[in-house]
Amino acid sequence: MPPLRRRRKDTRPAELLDAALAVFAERGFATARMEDIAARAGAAKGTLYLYFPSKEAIFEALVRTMIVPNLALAEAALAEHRGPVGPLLRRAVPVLAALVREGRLSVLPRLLIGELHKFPELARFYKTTVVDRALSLIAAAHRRGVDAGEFRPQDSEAVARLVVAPLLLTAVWRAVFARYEEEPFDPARVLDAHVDTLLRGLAA
Amino acid sequence: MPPLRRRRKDTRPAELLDAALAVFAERGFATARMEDIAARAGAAKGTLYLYFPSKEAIFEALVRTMIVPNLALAEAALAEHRGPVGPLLRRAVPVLAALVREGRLSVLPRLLIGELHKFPELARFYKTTVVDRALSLIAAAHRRGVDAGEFRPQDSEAVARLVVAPLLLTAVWRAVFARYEEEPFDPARVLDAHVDTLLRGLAA
Amino acid sequence: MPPLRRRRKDTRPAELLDAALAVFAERGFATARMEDIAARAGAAKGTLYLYFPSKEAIFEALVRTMIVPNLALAEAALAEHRGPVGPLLRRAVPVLAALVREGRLSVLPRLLIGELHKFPELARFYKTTVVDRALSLIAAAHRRGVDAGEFRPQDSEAVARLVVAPLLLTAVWRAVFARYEEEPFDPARVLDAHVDTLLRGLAA
Amino acid sequence: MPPLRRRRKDTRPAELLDAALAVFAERGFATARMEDIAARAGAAKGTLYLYFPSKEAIFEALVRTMIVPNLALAEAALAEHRGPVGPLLRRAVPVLAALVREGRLSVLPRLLIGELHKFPELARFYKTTVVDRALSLIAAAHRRGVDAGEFRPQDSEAVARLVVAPLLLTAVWRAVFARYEEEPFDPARVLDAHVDTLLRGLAA
DNA sequence: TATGAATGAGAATTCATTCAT
DNA sequence: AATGAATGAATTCTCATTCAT
Repeated sequence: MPPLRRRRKDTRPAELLDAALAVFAERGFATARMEDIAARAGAAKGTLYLYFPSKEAIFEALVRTMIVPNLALAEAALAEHRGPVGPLLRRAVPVLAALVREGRLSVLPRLLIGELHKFPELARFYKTTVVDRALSLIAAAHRRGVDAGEFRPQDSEAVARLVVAPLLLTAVWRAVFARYEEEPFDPARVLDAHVDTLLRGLAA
Repeated sequence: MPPLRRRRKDTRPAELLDAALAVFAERGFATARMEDIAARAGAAKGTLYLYFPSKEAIFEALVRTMIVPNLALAEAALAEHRGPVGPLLRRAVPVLAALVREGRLSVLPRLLIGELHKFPELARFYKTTVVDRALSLIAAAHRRGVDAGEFRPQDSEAVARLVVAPLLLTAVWRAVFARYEEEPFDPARVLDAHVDTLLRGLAA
Repeated sequence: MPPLRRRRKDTRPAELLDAALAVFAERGFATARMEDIAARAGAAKGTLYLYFPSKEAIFEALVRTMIVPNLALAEAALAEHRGPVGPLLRRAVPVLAALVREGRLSVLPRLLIGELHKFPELARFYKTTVVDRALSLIAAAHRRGVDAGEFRPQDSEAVARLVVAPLLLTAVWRAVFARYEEEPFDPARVLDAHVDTLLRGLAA
Repeated sequence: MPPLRRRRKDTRPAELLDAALAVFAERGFATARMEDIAARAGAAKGTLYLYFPSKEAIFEALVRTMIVPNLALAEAALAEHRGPVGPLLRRAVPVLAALVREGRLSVLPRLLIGELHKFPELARFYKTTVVDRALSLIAAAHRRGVDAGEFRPQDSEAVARLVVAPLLLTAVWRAVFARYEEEPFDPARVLDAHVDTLLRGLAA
């Protein structure tokens, strides 16, 4: 009894991308088979091509869809915020820790690091639209802190990278090594130490 | 003067691994073709198989060969070191910056992050032999600093990860985004800010 | 004023065949896509299958529909004709030249030559119904001319093929090479020379 | 017991083209499967790609290889010839008849007519290198005959096409309809009638 | 009747690996 | 030891056909 052919033109693309993310996460872009993606989405091979012209296009759509929205949220949060930046950062920790622990998107860094070099267009897009934007956001926050006397003057753009680095490390760890740990190392430990150390290190 | 066969036999594996690193760096593991590796080493396809039983084996040999030696150096340096740890770290910065800038090995993180998940054996080996060992080394150094009153007490294992994180970020940046920058962002800026901020953040 | 459904139903098959001829002419049978045919007819893919059970069936219908009528006209014209055959042939030239130049049907020879071998049934039908019939018609005319002393005695069946050959050549030329000509070669030149030469060659 | 892997880099391409001609003749370009071509040449699928980068390339190589040599022979023959052209033409008949009857190359016209429109480059090449050249050759011969008083003055380029037309018709007939004939129509009948009629038609 | 989303068999192409030389 | 021609499993992508709406 084959599952009924249903018309779902509207929901399909998202379902397919979900499946694609899962399969890419498991096997990497090159090793992932279109058939697997389709199967995981409960569709047939050909259906994929109804919505995306190629495997590359799926990867692109995935990246373009999955991230930008989240970033907008963060941008809005910072724009609204008044007062010292430190507490804001401190409050972000449990959210980020949960994000990394829970999964789904936490495979993206590995995927991007591993595959982006084959997609120059996409890499440029991602750099401009996500990475640069996120770094600017953080640098701006740091500068605000400096101006307010909360932080000592420092190279804000470099600092922005410092803020982000442990998050990257944690996501990568989870994606690459976590499964081989006897007793899993809680990402929160790193993030706590991070905020703690960083705020002291940046303080005026 | 044709290269003597005798001398060739000894150096061949290393030459092949060099070529493999270059090709893997350029195209990733899955996309790299044995023929390319052979060609880059000035050998024929069949020759590869005289030294390595499979493409996977080349990747493994690459990882196993390229890193452990460097790590041993670092371990020795720390073992010999006496006195406060901070200056040691500070002195390491230009070396590391040069390492990242120069290339060669700086593609390895990207390669490992992207491909290690397909080599569980190797991932375990790498985690145990390189990553855990490096982190322990740094954690031990931190602990030494704490004991000496140089640093305030903190979760040393988490701190070890903080120490490493910006290096990872920098290597990844270089491998993934650097080519799309209008004016390249000097890794030294991050590393300087890192040491500066970290030492303050850790200080007693 | 949306086209009435009732009227539509009757004209649809012909519209679809028209579209099919155009697409087959452009891309050949194997390369033509059902979707293209449908699109060119302003219909949806599924609609094609309401009228024709398969792509093959469309090709068959096309061949069966497009030619036989024209042949009947020629047959009638000859049957009615009295007197010497030469002038009749001479009068046919401009008509044929126009037919070739104008297009539409002039792609059929190419299509048939290229694809008929995959349709044995259809090939047999076409041979019997069109080709043999046309050749017999011409052979009969020649025989009539011989009997009337207009032509010298000759193998009439072979002569029939000679009559037709330059038409075939012209149609093929138009379909295959014409688009690469700097200054197009006027088919009428061949047909004029043909009639001129042929009538002398056949004359008693 | 699989046939031994032998090294035959030099003979392989020709063998593969032979096989390709056979398979294209049987099934047409689009329907021919690479696997069939390989199998008919006693090779594996991959071997084809060692010598030709694509199916298209095989077709091209086939056309470029198979014809030009033969044409050169004809050109040479005419260049050497002295005296009236008629007898030369008459002597060519049995050769051409044999060529058509025997096969091999006689499928090429069908193939070319059916598929050339998908290969504009190749079509142009073929037109220039083979067709135009052959037609010029014949036109020149006709002109020579006119100058010598052997033929009456006529549009030589049109005449060239008349000379060729029955050959084309015969080849096409053989490739498309011959298999459906109860009693095969001997191509020689057409060619005999052709030379006979044509020479009278052209005569001064 | 008409639609077009869904299907999946089928074909081209790639490339790690083998092995005769 | 070295070579590179040969192999064929594996994968992407196409498109005729089906069928729920």
